[in-house]
Amino acid sequence: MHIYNTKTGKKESLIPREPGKVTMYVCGPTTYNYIHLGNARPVVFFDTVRRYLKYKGYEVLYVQNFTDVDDKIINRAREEKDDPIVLAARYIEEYFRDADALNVMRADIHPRVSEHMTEIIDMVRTLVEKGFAYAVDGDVYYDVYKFEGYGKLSGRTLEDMRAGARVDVDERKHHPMDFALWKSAKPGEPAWASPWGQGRPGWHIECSAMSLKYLGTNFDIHGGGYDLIFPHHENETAQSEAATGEPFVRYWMHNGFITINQEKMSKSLGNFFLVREILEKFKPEVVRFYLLSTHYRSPLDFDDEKLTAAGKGLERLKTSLRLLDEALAGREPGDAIPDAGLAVRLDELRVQFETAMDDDFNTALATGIIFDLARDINSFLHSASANTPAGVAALQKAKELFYAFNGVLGVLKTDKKGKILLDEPDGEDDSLVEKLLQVIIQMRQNARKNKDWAAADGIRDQLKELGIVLEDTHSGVRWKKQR
RNA sequence: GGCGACAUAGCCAAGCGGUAAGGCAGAGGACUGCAAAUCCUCGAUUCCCCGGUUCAAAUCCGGGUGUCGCCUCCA
Repeated sequence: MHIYNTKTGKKESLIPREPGKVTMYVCGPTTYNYIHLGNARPVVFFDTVRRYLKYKGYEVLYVQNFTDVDDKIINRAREEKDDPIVLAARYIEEYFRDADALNVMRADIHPRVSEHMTEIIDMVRTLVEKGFAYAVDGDVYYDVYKFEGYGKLSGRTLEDMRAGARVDVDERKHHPMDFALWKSAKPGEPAWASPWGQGRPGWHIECSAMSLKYLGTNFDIHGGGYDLIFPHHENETAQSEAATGEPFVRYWMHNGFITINQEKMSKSLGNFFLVREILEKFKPEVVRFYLLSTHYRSPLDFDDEKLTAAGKGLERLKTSLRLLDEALAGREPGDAIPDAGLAVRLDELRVQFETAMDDDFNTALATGIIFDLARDINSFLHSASANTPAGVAALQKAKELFYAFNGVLGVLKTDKKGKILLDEPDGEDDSLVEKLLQVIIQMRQNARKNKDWAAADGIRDQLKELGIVLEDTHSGVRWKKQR
């Protein structure tokens, strides 16, 4: 499989550090608020990367950090008169609620900055000892000139950046681009003891220290949003390679940005949407499906119409699964050989899906292939073969393929037994609802038998207003919840 | 000022040198008491514009135009 590597600007074939095992680190959120849509894209996308790698048989070690020590957290805590660490911990819990809703699997390790001070301080000390960093008044800065190749990830030179610098230069720095590894604490700020006095880590050092601790040098995939290339990932590379003398990361992956109504979403512009705000209007599965319907390196625009259109498309996929379940209900394929016509198509579709995903995780193409699968299933259901043992066996195979695709993209949630949930559980007693509906449906069937269309349509219309859709078929009446 | 990305039907979106996936919307047909769902058929003679390379370009090169992003906290 091939991955677009930001470091080289090319797609490269994935050759893990250790055969059969992929190590990956993704920059997680700074937890000073609920996560927004922009945070959700990498979370969902890299979750999909991980799922696919596992699907391909790799053992995956996935690490995603939480930045729980940071200026923004301190500011927020001050506003809310709360303790920064407590506040950050609370938003970590909230993060999991949103991530769970989006069907994101937990990382193997979720390290927090506040729990890795020893590693961070050790790394800063190493950098100072090796001459890559210098301390000034309790702060420690990384000396970018000392690191040959600074700028190689983002493709810029120190000269370019000096020319374009728009920041006020701190006189104490050797070079304007020197960045803080350690910041001295002001009174009242959370602080940890260090050789340079009480203070806290700079932003970039945490990811270096934690990724190296859990994954070692030259680990496989490091991911994050496009905006992290510079300065965050550039600085991580500089720190890590200077400290260890080894290559830091093999493949850098960066997802594109999300815009809202064609406008960049940013914290400073204040036009960002929280994940839970979107979830008030759209099902989490629709949000996840939409996030994956565009290639991860392209920008993705959110607006209600687009989400609605995606929701309709997803509904079509779910309908196909419903029809499949209906056709398979109470039937055993036995040891019949699957209908060749469908079976051959199924094999083709699996190859196409894998080819799409192998090519830099082309989830957009992959979702298109699921629509092809849905059409093939629906179409086969119309054919006479559908009722034969061979047909049932082929449909069973189709269902397995559908489940396999869904297992990779993670769009539809499953219960403990792995069965895809087609309707959102809403806390009602489903068996009672089912029984009541059967009574109502029977009454309506009687009306239909008497050609009392007014009564029959009236029942159907009223149920629709309650969010229950009735569909009359040859074999009986089908009902489903809508919205 | 420096660096970079992208421009494909009404909308969204794949495509990475071999003759335009898929979804939404729309039109017609089948099925239906009517619907719904599903199936079938139809849509870009063409991929922002202009040159060039090639037997062959949406895909490569050069030049325009436009949009967006990074260089500052941000996924």
